[in-house]
Amino acid sequence: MSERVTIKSIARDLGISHMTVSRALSGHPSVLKETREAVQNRARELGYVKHAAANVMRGQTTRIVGLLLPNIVNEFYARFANTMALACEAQSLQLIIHLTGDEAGAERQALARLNEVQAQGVVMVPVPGSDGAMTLKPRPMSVVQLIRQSGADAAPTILVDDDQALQGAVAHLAEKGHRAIAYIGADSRLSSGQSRLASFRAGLERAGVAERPELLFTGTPTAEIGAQRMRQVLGDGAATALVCGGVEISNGALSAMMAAGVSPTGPFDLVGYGDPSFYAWIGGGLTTIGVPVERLAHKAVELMVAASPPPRIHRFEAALIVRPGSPPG
Amino acid sequence: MSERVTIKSIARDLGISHMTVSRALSGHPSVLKETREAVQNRARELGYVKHAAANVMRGQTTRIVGLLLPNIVNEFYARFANTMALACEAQSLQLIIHLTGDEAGAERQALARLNEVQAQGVVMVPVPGSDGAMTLKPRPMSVVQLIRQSGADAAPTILVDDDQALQGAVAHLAEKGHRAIAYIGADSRLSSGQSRLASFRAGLERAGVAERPELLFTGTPTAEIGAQRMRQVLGDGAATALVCGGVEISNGALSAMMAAGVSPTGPFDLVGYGDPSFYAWIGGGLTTIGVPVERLAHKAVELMVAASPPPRIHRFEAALIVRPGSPPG
DNA sequence: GTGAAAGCGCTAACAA
DNA sequence: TTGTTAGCGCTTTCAC
Repeated sequence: MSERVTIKSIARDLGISHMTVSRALSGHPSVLKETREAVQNRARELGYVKHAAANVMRGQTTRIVGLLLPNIVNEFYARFANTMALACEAQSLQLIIHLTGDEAGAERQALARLNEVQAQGVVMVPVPGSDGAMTLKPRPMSVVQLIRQSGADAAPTILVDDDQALQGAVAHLAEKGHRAIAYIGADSRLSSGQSRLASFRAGLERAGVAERPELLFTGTPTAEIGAQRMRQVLGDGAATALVCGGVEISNGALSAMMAAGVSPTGPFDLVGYGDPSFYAWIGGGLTTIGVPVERLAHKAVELMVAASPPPRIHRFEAALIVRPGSPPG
Repeated sequence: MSERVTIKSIARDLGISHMTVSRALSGHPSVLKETREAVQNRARELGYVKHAAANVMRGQTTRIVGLLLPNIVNEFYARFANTMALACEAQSLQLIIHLTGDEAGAERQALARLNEVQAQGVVMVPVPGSDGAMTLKPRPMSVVQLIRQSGADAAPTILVDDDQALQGAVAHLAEKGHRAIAYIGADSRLSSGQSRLASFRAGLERAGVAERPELLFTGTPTAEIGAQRMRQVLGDGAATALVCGGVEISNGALSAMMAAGVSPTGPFDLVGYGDPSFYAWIGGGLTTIGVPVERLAHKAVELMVAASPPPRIHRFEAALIVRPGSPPG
């Protein structure tokens, strides 16, 4: 265990002032070329690494940003994180990922920790029912909200505009002859829960399909809820098709169908939400609502690094992806 | 934009010494209860957040750890990251994720950045052909290598013991009558590339199936290579089954099959590597080599936070997961 | 071209 | 119980 290598230790080693070392290492012009080279060589030999904390203390901004997600297993979030990580890498930002599990306490703590390390900004999927970043009294961090809009918060927000896609999903199912179409989505604590349900109903009306209140399910947007409601729907057999209103719910519903041995593209038609790669491979291709994840991620980074982004809402349009499904047989 | 709230500003505000504030906030016993409460209240009102960098400067260790992955879209890595993030959260560690894209430059830079922020440790999937953490001359970080063993590095390493599973995969295919079994895996730059190929060949020999050198493919362990080789295999039609030797290759090979409209569970049998949830749903269930991701992740965190873990190799056994596939018909 | 001093926020050690 | 001092690693400012 050798001592930590600092500019002072290098200076001592070379018998010069630590300031000369500092200047030499940061490429300051007024340093004798030979001095500079001597310093740089010695630094390399000794394995000097700049102490980021020291710079932070001097008021310099960190190159750290945060990302708060419910989880990172769902391919939607995984792809978002992947794109964002690459975008950060490109800007030499370091990305700290906190998983909230959609739990308010975890969210609060994650924000606190990011504040402590003086993170430059944070992109977050707000936990349902939380006040979001409002809990950050002194907000040195710039906050970008993703997917969901939380409370009265005045942070820029990136939303998915899925109204047309959801209505299209209903129209698509109606065209295929379905008249008993179920829906599983987030409940009204989430702005997206409200709007998606509204879009679904609008779709029913536009398609001339009667609304069946007993086939409308809302709850917390988790895979478990998705699976549970789907089992219910399959169990009582009243519905012949189903539309999902969220990426977690979609995966949950799908897994419940597969577990029950029911094809999601068979006579019972499922329309998923989000477009993980494997949806294309399930039973001849699952029809789903595609979300432009990569574009969301780039916009998120762009907003986060912006000096002081106005608290605007940025919408990205989702699109219905119709797939053939099982060949009729 | 108000001034930054520090213990000194609170002290000024209350007309006391900043040390008293420090003690009050950190729960030091010898502070008058009323003083402490006054300080804590004021701190809360003002929105004080501790400055992590200041503590780091004083030699305190950061609560930051790093994770280096090729990507985070592959469900294997995503699940690893998810589990590790939760484990870190539980130990109030912050997790910085760097994606290397299996590129040496990115790896080097990521390690450098983690060093700069004084990360406590790092879990990394070494880039093929790199010297791994050897480039870290002064290693204040504890390093844990994952999945692959890199160079002559003396860091603890977590490996998957897939010998039996791979041999089992070949035996399984042989039992189904296959005599022309192809293999796609990583090349010999990777220790795992070598050992998996060896296991595959041992499996052939044990099953009494002749080895066909022209059906053995190795390359960089990416989805692209997997897809490309798979197209080749399907194109020339010499093989009737294929075993994958890596999670990326497996996904790539699968996507190429699906794109070609060939069922991976049909007459041509694919054995995958890794067990993302959807493998169970593809064509009646894809037979694959299951890896205990969650256990790997927990071990990784355990080793990383350990004082000075011996550079041991920790092996976790993979298991062949046989699935029915399409019903014969 | 080089050096000395000061200060970022915090706490250990000593002083009162 | 409370206060003062010093120093962690670094760069900006001013002197030489």
